Amino acid sequence: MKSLERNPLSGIFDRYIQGSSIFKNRECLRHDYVPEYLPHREDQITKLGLILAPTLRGYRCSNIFIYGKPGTGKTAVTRYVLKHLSRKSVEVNNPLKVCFINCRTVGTDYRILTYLCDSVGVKVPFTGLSKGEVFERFKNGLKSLGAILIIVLDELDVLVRKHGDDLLYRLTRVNEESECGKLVIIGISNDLQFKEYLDPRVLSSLSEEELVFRPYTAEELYDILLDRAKLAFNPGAFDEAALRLCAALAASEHGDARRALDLLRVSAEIAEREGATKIDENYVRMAQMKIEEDRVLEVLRTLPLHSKLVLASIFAIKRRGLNNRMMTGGIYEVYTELCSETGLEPLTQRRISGLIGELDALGIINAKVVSLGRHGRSKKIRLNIPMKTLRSFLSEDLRLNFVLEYSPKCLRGGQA
DNA sequence: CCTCCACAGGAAGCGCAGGAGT
DNA sequence: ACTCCTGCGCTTCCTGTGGAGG
Repeated sequence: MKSLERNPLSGIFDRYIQGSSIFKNRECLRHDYVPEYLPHREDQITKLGLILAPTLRGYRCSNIFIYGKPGTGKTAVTRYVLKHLSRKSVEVNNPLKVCFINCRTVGTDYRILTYLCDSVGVKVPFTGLSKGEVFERFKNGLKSLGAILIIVLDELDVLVRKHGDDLLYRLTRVNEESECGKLVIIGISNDLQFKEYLDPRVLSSLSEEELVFRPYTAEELYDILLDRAKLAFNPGAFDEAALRLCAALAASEHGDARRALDLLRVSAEIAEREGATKIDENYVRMAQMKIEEDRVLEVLRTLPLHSKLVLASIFAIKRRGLNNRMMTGGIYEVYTELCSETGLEPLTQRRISGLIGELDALGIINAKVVSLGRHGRSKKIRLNIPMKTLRSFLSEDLRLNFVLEYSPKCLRGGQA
């Protein structure tokens, strides 16, 4: 009995089951949630609606190319318009099909083709057929479908950069080849320069119509957050100042609505975990730090091993306060020692110099070339992320966590 | 004023992995 | 199964350089 009461989980679960004092509906803050109303995107919604409207009478409309920075509502607006369009098409009994594909998650030409086949009711094996064969089956499926198919290719720039515009070229030509098939392509891209990668024929066909999404201002972000907050939280669980801060922080980062919603969601989660009943500015600041730390940790985790060792060396030097050793040479010395400690073959100093440059470009460190006269030229290194973050990163890596307590021989007896 | 340190950073080339074409 | 090609990570070799100390 006693052990049951002491169970550390029981309190957490009980509180959860009793219901949150903050959240009413968490789903409303997710990225893929499409609300009933999208503030400050009326223009884009109207334009997209006008372009797509002919499909309701069975006519093919122009292909559309949509671009804008991340979190500017491209995907949300597209989903919103297509949702209403599909509904209407059922009403007027002029069915159309929609196939929504995110090129980042779907990844390859072949897998996109299987999705397309699926949407016209053709089953294809997930492997074994040539791309050409699958494409033929898709065209036949489209022909026998007899309806308009709207394909949305989200994050199209990712696909083209990885696999070229071959598939896109063939898709844009479907309408010219077969009279029966009616295909509308909506391409969405985060990257404005991506157009330069495209074959001019593909580009002209794809961007028969273009839609640009500019970043949201802080005011607009606030309106978006307010709408969502009313849906997601219980009355009185948030105040205006907290929302304004979320909006301002996200606006300073190219007006990213996704970022603003993340901030709000994480603030709420922290507040809830701390047993608070209201989200205030403090929680927003904590959320910003948490998001930033998570982002940095994610970058650190994906670094190549030797870059991690360089960072571990920087950690070891900084921990001992030996700022005068924070140069390429000093770091290289510690690095080679850590290598022999781990049983690794060290890379050359030239290469490490390059890796330091890469860490600088990533913003993890700050490397500045300085001249020390008689003592030559070198790069002065400054750590650009909190020591705490670096420490927790090192502690989770089994090969590197010994560095936390390690005192390099080459630094011993060294003056501060 | 000149020297010379301790690197920076460019150029070339090597071995390897993965993809495309046959 | 094979060749060829390309990109990547790395090494080797190299020339260039700002300024403290002679």
